[in-house]
Amino acid sequence: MQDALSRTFSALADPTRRAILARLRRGEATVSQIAEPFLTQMTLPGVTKHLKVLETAGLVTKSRDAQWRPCTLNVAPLTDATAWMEEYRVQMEASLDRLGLYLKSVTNTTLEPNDDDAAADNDAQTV
Amino acid sequence: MQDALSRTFSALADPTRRAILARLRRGEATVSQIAEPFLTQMTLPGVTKHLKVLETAGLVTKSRDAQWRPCTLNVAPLTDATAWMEEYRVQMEASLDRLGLYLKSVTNTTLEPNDDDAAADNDAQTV
DNA sequence: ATTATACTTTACCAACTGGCTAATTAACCG
DNA sequence: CGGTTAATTAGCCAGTTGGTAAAGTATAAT
Repeated sequence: MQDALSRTFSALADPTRRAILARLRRGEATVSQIAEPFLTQMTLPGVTKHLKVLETAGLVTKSRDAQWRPCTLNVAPLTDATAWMEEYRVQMEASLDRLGLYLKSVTNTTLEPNDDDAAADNDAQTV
Repeated sequence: MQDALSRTFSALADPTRRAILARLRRGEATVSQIAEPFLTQMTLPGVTKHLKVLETAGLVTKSRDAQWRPCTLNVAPLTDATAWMEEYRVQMEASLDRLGLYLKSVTNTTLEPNDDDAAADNDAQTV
């Protein structure tokens, strides 16, 4: 199909799949346990399909226990994705610096962890 | 369409688009300048489409200068993606620890930056 | 043997993606 | 004005994605 990194990013590009990963972060779970919170919006085969995508991306490993399929999280592909992002870290920090300068110029406040003014404007698109 | 994070990951899930971002990391470039390295494998409208995806994901900003469209990198969406990944940092570190222990048990060697044995096995899928 | 549980597979569908060619828009140059 | 350069738009197409319902498989329980 495509390269591993593309498969990883592609697998992460869906809120349901990210929610499945978040669930598995709390520990192993069977397919039905994973599916349960989604069954109001989606059928079981739908969840199975999402799991398949995560599986082929190497993010989830499925094992067998009688008729159950316990799934576990496998973060190895995430380290590659993180490494890719890391290349842009310098620019991201510069971007955050610009945010800090901007906020300082607008609110006359520095960026402190629990500064409400800063937090409120944190999701501004461009700085 | 979908949420911002999904749009970001989706935009990153293509090697051509990642290459475009890498190009823009070196500085502003017009559409034809960006397209040039890809024209052996793809036409100009193809590149335009990829740029559109990056633009709607907020990763690229296009401005106007006569008939040229200078594009710049915008890393803001990457900080959100990085923040999402950060949630899995603990598991990633544990995974790397397991890699270290495994390598130690197999090669009787610790993980050193320039250890050839360790580097050669670094891309092993599961540890 | 039958039934129930857990899950997958198949077949179908609409929508999206990624590519193309050809046509169009917009700006500059002489 | 007419031509050239830069880029986008339109229309087409094949393949993928994300969902469904219905049928199938495998294991356990009675």
